[in-house]
Amino acid sequence: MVKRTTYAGLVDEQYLGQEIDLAGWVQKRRSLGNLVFVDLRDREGIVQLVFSQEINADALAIAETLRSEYVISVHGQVAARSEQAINDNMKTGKIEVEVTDVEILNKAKTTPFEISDNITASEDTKLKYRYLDLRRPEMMAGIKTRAQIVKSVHHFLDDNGFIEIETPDLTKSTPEGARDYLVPSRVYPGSFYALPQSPQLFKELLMSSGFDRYYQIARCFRDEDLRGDRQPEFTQIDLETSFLSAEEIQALTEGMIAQVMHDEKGIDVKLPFPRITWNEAEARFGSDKPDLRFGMELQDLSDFFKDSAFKVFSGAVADGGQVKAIVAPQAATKYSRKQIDQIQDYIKRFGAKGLAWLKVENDEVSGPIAKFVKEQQTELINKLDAKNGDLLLFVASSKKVVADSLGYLRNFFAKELGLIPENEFAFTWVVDWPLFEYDEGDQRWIAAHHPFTMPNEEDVHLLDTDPHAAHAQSYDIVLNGFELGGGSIRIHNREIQEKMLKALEISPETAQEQFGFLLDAMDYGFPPLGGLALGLDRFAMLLAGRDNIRDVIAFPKNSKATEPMTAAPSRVAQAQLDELRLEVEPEKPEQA
RNA sequence: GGUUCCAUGGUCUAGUUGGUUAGGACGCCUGCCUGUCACGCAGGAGAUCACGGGUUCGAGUCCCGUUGGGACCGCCA
Repeated sequence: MVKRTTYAGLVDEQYLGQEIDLAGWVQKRRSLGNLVFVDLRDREGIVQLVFSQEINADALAIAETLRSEYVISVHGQVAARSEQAINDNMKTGKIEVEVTDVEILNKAKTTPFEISDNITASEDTKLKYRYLDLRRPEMMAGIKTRAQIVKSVHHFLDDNGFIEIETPDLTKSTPEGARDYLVPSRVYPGSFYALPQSPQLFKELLMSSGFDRYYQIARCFRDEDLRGDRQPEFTQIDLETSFLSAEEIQALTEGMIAQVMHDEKGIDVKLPFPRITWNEAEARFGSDKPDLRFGMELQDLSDFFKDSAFKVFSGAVADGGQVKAIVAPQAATKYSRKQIDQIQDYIKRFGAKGLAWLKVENDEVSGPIAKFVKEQQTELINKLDAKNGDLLLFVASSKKVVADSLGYLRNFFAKELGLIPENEFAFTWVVDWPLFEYDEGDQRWIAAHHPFTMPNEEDVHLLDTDPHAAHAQSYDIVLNGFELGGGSIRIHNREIQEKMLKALEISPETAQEQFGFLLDAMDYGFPPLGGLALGLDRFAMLLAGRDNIRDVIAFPKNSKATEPMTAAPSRVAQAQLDELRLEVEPEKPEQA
């Protein structure tokens, strides 16, 4: 049995003179001949071990054979380091452990990459040896941050009367929303369970049962392509309440976030968080998840340019579009024409035809479109509050294209110009969303949030006349430009729900087939309800200061949705397929 | 589904107009070293240049394809 007094990373001056036992991994051996230093690492940090002839010759002999990542246990005495030997870069740098007894618990081959925070191994290699990658302190820190968030959330929600309830992972496929992960049923060949995209319907039913306040740290599954902030399986802090208004749910959420920020970061955030409407977010920031850590807001110049000789501008306005601009401070000399052309090419993917720009120098504008604005240049500079040295960027197009393009450029230049303050957490609510949005691909209207979202009270009548103009009682919580979570007041009235489904062109038969159980529940005393789900992975990522949610998930998938370590997904035995009565088609030959 | 970039010892990478003994750093191994902490010094091992084909007298380098990976767009109620 391995004895252990404390963690290596926790040994400090209070242990001075004491004999202690430690266990962990060899981070580094530094041999000076008959004096050997070993950095011992465990989950809490690193402490320096000393081996010498004077301390113990047997231990010294073993120390000479130690290699990186060997697992060892040691017994020794905590000693103060001499003045010159103190290492201020280490938490445990004032002391060291004079080892009298060491045991090698296991040896280690040379690892594929160094267990260190400043490594450069490829993502692929690191994922293949995930268990080694997780040994690195910064990786361990991300996972710990996540655990701390969960702990605070449990604590807060329990204090506020929430009941934790699990909902099924094997459930029913629904046609709306993301692609489902399907699980074949052995008992009913040809039938499939779906893994939940979220526990949405179940938590509403729990409100029908009268649990009043539910929560769950819920795993969700969506079979869509991955991104840095998207994994096929992810975790939501999912909650639902009865009899509360949107404002009350938001206040609860703020309290929960404040608790997390206090516990994990030691930051007392200012409540309430600002609220901006969806319209305002799109207009001012070109985004439904605006990063409020910096300014550089979009400025509307449609009126200013509606009679401009520059037809690209005046034409866009005449066609019902907009001309908007952002001011990139002191960027005029930092970008060549070629670089701006590259940026222009990039925003073409949002549908922008081009990017117009001007440089402000000596209170005058210069650049390709300068001749069109010369007469109005002073007025323009004043209107945009631009300074000498600023770069003005204009996009003229439809409202959506202008918002998408300039919203992207706003983030791009803020990052490039270093305008984003570090260690700042800017939360905001985005409220008053449209109830529907148009799906260009499928050529139909879909629910902007989900089909169970309650319209604004004053918009309920629009469901009969002009449903697509209605706005919703839904709200997103945004942190530093990331959608952290979202929720809504749900429809609890069958009539309104049926109108909603009709507006979505879901037939009563389909509706009954897909979620008849929810509609039926509405007939049996369904309470007013609403809730919210918060992305745990993104929250942990942002609090841990990482830029990929993989870093706060112990065993994530790579960007191709596979897991290099276990090599999942994989083929299965024919017998397994036979049992499920499944047949896999051979790959189709390429179409000529 | 689309666009784009990448692939060279264990790791990260250099490699020119096509001719190199394929170079470096870290890591690894051996030896020396009693105050190191990015230890130092001396020596050493380690490469199917992702895979397949083509052009060429000659390919790490050029061309085509395949595979694997990264980023972005679509997608993600």
